[in-house]
Amino acid sequence: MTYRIDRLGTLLQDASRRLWGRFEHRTADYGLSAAQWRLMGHLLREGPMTQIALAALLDVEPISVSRLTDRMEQQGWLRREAHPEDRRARIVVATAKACEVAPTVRALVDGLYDQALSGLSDEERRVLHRALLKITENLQAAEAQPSSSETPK
Amino acid sequence: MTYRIDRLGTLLQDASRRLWGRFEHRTADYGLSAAQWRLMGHLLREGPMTQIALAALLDVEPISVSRLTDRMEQQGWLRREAHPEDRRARIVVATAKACEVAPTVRALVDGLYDQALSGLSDEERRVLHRALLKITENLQAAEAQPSSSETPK
DNA sequence: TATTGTTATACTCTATAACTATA
DNA sequence: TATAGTTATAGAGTATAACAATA
Repeated sequence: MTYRIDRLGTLLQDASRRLWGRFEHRTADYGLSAAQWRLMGHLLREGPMTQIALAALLDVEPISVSRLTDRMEQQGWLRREAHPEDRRARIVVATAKACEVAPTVRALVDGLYDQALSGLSDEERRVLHRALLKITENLQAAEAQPSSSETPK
Repeated sequence: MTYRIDRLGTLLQDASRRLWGRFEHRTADYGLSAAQWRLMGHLLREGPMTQIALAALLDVEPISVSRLTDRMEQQGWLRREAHPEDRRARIVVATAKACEVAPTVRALVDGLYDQALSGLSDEERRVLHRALLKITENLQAAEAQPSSSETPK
């Protein structure tokens, strides 16, 4: 374990920003931002759910989901329906408009991933995949259990 | 090349956000944001340079550098000095305050990277490093030469 | 004419705090 | 008391457009 990746933070951010930048550039015609697509992706993948559930998946505060869904609902990408059992809660549902566009966007994303990963072998891709999951997992654990150099409340 | 990483965008963003989030959490006492540290990192690494040069390194618009350096200068992290040859331009220089804190922050970053990469072998780290560089490179090339599915001006 | 950097303005995303309605 | 969601407000980051000063 002597190999420390220099500027890991910059590398990760650059790759992420460029990928999302390309995505946003290509999907500009649809009128959804990257953050909104990210929410929509979870919604299409997991099905209708409450805003609290969405906030957990997106790892943001509920108020942020409130803001995102506000605009998306206005533009007809989703609806907020009453929860059948809990009158406080609302179920967020993707509209037909979203479901129609989804396959096109998914194909676009697939093409973008191919482009991004061009020149990397299957084995390298597997390692990359595993490494990214591991990093997130490690940092998640670090958040749950702060190190001694930090000051837990 | 049959292995396509599912949700590559989400994986990259999650890893990046968590890493920068941890970084910001640990450096909160210094009063610089993640974006400001990113700028400072380039400045310390490459030495004094114009705002245009910084904008190119950070891959943002000059106006964004203007905003960042405004606040950083007010807080005493850098100075904007006159360019000796070009009176339009200004050279951005890190102050002693920044240079003093730098080693501490660098050590903190190294520790954070160790934490993030924990459980990954040297070989896996090398592959990760190469893969991240390759992704950025691929997407950079894509920006320079848009695909047929896009509409170049 | 082109470049460096700014001001004015605006947008998105995100968050804290205080609140309503409901559980 | 706790939870789902909101309003009010604010901040960071980024951007376009118009402009100034200089090359």
